Amino acid sequence: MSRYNHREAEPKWRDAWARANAFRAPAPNADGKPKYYVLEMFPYPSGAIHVGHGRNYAMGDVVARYKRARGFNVLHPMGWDAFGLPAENAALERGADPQQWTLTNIEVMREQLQWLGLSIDWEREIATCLPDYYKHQQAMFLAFWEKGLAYRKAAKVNWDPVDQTVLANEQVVDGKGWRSGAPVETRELEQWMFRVTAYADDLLAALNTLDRWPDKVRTMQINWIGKSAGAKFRFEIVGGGEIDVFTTRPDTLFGASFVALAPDHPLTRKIAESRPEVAKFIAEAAQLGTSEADIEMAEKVGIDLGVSVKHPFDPSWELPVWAANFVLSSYGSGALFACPAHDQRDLDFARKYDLPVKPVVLPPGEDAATFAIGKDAYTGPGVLINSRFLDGLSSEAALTAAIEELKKRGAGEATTQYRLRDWGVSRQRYWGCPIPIIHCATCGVVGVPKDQLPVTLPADVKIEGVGNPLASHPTWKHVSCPTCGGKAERETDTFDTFVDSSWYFARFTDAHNNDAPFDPQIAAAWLPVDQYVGGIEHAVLHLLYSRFFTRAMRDCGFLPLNSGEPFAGLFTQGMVTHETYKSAAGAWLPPEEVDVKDGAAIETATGAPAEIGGIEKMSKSKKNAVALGDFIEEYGADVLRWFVLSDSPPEKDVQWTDAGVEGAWRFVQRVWTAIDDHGAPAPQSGDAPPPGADAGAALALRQASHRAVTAVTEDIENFRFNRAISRAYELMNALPKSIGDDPALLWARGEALRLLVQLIAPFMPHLAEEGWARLGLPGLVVDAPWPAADPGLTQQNVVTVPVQVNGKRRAEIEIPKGLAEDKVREMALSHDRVAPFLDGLTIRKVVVVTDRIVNIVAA
RNA sequence: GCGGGCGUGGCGAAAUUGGUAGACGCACCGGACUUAAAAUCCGUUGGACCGAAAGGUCUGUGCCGGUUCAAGUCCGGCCGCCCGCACCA
Repeated sequence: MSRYNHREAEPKWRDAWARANAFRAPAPNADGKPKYYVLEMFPYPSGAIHVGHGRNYAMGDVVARYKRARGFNVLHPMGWDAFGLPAENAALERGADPQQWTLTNIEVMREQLQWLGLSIDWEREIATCLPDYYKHQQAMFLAFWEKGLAYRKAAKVNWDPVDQTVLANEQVVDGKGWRSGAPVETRELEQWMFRVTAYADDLLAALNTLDRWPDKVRTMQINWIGKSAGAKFRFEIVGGGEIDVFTTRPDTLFGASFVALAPDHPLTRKIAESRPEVAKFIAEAAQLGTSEADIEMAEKVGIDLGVSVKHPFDPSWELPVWAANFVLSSYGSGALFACPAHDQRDLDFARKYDLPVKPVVLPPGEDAATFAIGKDAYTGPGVLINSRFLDGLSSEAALTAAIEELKKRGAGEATTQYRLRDWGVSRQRYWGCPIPIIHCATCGVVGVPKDQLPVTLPADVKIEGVGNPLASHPTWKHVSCPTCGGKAERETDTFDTFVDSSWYFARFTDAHNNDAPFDPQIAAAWLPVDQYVGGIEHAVLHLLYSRFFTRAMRDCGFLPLNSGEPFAGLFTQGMVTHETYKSAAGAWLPPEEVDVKDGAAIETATGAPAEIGGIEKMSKSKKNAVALGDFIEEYGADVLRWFVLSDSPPEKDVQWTDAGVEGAWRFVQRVWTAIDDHGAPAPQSGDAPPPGADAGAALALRQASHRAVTAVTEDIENFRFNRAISRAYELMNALPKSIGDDPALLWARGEALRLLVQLIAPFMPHLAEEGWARLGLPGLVVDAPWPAADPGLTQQNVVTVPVQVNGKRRAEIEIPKGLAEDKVREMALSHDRVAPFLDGLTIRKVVVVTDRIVNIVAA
């Protein structure tokens, strides 16, 4: 008897796959095989890889290996999201060169990822920080610019004071920078923007077509895009000028009480020039935080600006104009008309400043004579009152009529407003893709000509943590204007790294194309990605930007992909979590320096007591990550892959525990021992079973094996890896302990082991190959087609049916499948365990559900 | 506040979508092997009760109610937890 040695077996089989070029994806649609593109969100090369990362890739790899066995031409690539702040931080902290630091990390991480035995086509590896990747990005940007999908404007931006750069709206979380956690400030800067809003409607509507995306993610995108239908119209200012407003409730226009402007609305600012108290108000409003708590606590305050506007339906009716801190300059036109009776926020404000509250919508069942607004605004539908020509109309009809009237008077029109805003992509950073633009005093903003791309980063920069190293570089930015030849300066901003990751999935389809981002036909043949796997944290950011990018690439002629959808199927996986530990002094302790016994922890080295903290996502900062390399050395990649996919459903977090790992380890050994003990070649697929295999224990085992095939197949198809794994345990448990000298049973066990090996192969590919070879089967399991269950063996011809009396189970009967109802009824009623419960009762009804259950209702 | 999800043994979880609740794993306990331990293998394990045992009875999926022959699953109302968005006019 031998023991399974992963240290020998795992590298051996990885070599075998490499020699066989097993994972090389040929041209799409080659060999007449349908294509299948599996992709896991590519990693940032931080340098450290821990077991938590493994789960994401293990899931994708199960799908890739399974689809491959099912006869698909599978594309499963890997690359590096290699630009970003940590490289600059490393430069700052220990003088590392960002490029060297990044490339070294990639080397280390690639090797570690390869230890996992992933079925990756490494020939397609890309790194976004290399010019042969980003030069195409620069070319695409220029095409977007030409098409009007990229533009430059002075915009108020979210400024992260710690990272010293601009953040996109999507990167501001609770008013804080998503990475630094610092409160975001507002600054006005010249910015490059991507016109995401050009596709707002399509980005929203097409979500309906993404039926293999989690509803949660679609909902988040719907909310983020935030479509509201309504009207925009103008108020004429008494004494000249206009104020534009957007409203979803034009039906309540006769309930208007005042107009409110954002503190930084142009008119507010203009008035502030002559009125210091308004200027003071603006300054105070600007100080207000934007975090959840701040908004919750902040009182609604305003100031009367001392101007009036004319009501659009009655020029003789004047409304006061206020500036109010709850009006957002970034939504609509930064101004609104307030109808306190039917909007809670307007009501609070009106009560505070004693402004009129006039109800114009009568709720059903209320009397117009007595209806009044107290502390709560009425926001529901009803019948219009106090509204002149709208009186008596339903809210719905009044809305249409009000818009008609606005149109007729030339004051406004129906419109759709989106919460979604354009994507600001300029970052004041060194380690990013340079924006290929030259600023010339004479010619203005000029694109770098295509034949001069790429614009590469200078290697000799000083990174000091203040400002943009590109801007302070002595020579890099000084160039001559490509148009007039005069003195000019390069744009020193670089792209948000989310730009890099918005098209990498397309680059993988044609990763070595030097002339274009990718061949349009090849990319369109592989795309969309059939199965994308990644974290829920990208539900809005990366996934929305990528959807924008594929549309922009399509409309600029790069990618003939009609739908514009990059990812047909999306799966958002849960994290791997682990207990955290702290020393008495409060420092985080890595798990390998802590011993836990009976719920108490001590530091291994010193024996000092340690504190057991919360269960958190594995991370460097909390030191609760289990290093991948150490783990694989001790247990092997298969144990890791098996463990992270077992027990918890893949969309949920899984907690890393040593005990759980032991369970996976034990299973590996059990499988190996069973195969090793078998000691005979296994029958191949299609071999005829020997006589006697159609009865008794041999038949039972064959049925168990084939049912396992059906079940595991279904589970993998439906992303239920934890259940697929439990099926493997069941099959393992079904193997007979001893088979005596029964040749039929020997044959059935060989078949069971062969099928077991095939079923676990997507999860534990190394062990599967080792078992395949030990069972004397030809070739590699990785090249074997997925097993098909014999329907004759998966069909049950005898079923066990429970018999209930008044809903309580009293007996079981074994019946041939599909037995006629009256026969079943007879058997149930005459069952000797059922009769006592019917004693003295009258049978009212007997419910027979074929092959399922019998329920006798008696009283 | 708005939107979405969830609540099942000591723990992670299953449950053919209305049909035997707790598959499978972990942990625990008992047993075998061993001088002993580790490893391995076998077995028990939702709770309460009856029984010497075989076995049996009752009860049980956050709480209250409803629909149904039948509810973890459907409906109504609570309670609790998690996630997303949030002064969006």
